[in-house]
Amino acid sequence: MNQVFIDSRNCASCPIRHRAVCARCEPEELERLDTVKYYRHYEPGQPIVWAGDEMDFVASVVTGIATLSQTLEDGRTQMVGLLLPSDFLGRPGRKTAPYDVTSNSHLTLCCFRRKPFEKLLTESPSISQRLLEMTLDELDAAREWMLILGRKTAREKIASLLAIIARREAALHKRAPTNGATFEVPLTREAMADYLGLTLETVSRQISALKRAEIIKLEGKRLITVPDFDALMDETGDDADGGLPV
Amino acid sequence: MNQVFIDSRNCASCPIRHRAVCARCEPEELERLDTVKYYRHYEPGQPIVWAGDEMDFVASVVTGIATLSQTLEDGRTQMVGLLLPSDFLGRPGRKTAPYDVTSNSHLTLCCFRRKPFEKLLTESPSISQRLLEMTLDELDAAREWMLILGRKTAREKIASLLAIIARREAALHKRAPTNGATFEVPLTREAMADYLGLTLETVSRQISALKRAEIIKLEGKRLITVPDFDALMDETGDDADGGLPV
DNA sequence: GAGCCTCTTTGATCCCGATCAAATAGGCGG
DNA sequence: CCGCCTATTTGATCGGGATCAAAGAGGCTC
Repeated sequence: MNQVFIDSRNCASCPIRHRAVCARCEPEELERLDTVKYYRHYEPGQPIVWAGDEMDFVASVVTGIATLSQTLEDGRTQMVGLLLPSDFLGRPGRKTAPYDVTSNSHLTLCCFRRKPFEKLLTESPSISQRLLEMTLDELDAAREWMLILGRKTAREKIASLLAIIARREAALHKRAPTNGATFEVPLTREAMADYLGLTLETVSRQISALKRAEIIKLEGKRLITVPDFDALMDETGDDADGGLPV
Repeated sequence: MNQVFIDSRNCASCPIRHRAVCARCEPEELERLDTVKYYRHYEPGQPIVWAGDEMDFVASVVTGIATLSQTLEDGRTQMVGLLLPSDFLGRPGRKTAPYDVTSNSHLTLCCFRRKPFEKLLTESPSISQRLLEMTLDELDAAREWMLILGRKTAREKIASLLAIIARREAALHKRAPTNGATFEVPLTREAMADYLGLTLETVSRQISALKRAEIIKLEGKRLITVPDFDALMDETGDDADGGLPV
């Protein structure tokens, strides 16, 4: 459960300091941000906002995982965003949330009151430029996700998701994915299904199939070991060249 | 084919002036942009860049339609972006294109040399703020698209695509979609299939089905009339509330 | 206007993933 | 340690969209 204790007064010790929206702020800008910021904690499964709700803050994910999802008339749901530590939540200039936002773990948000944050955005290039960069990255991720949703088979979808998680896990420790590395899948089977546009039964079956094929190893439900990362990549269906360098 | 003649020297007469990345520029900024810009024309079906190619420009779509698409190892392709007039092509700060970009019509781009454009971006808040806003809009569109790809039936996908096109068509003329309005689908059946993660046969069958149900009327292959817009919306599967206000 | 493209429609069949159903495995409070 | 609750796995069957196949329908060149 690796609980992290955070000193909300001290940005220098913040675990996402070098990747979040404030990554390029000068000490003086951090001080201004400090006056409009506050921390919030959420339990696993707890709703953060519902689609249509007014949202009076934007935020950075400090620790834990949150998801954005949309629902059709009859209840079918699709996850449309996966927010990991350092990711940004909310849209400056918009009052109401267009998606349901849910905490998927013990979650800590560093919230900024929306109005003053918007004002800061117009005055601080280091924030607005970082936000643009992060938004462009998210757009790239969304497009990779569209390829997964639109054209990949169930097996390829699972392999792709595991590869994405392994990559981000590795990026957090600033290195490339290594063979034999073990990581935790931070999602239930149902959340994986909502991510991939599958049912949870199909997710379970395909994970079992990849285990049988010895592409992955399982310890418990959540811990996954990838003995040969290239073998996993072969299962994603992706073209070896032309892809995102990530 | 409504050919439009554009005076590339005169931004004031530009048809996308009020929506493009330059929408909030002052005359002085337009002059600076003018020194790094040039027009390019493409034929229907002509490639603009291939994934992995170096791209020495970014651009605004002035007239016509371009698509971004990704391809898997075995040739399956998924469209991941649909660029209509005023949309922005390319990413400041990135040299190589991550997607195949193709012209889907007679297309005119207003290109900016990448390096000087990036410099302008750091100096002109009216450009960088507009670009942030446009990127956030594209991210919203990508997420709506993810819901379509992941959870909708073939019939709902077609209805959603037609609704999106009708909405954008109406937005171009600054009004809401009206009953009985006729518009042109600017895509072949194959391009629609690549957009929606379907085969072209399924696209054709579902269009025929919507025609049979009198949700739409067809004139030729491309001209579509929607007698009752609400009836079309009912076919999209979307929840009536909580949606994007567009 | 004949012939040849390409785009589109329609038909027949197949298969992957959804659906329905039930068993298994942990985790946790008492 | 037991029972309950939730998450997951596994099995049987069904159906929507893919695939394979062939027939229209424009639009173009010659």
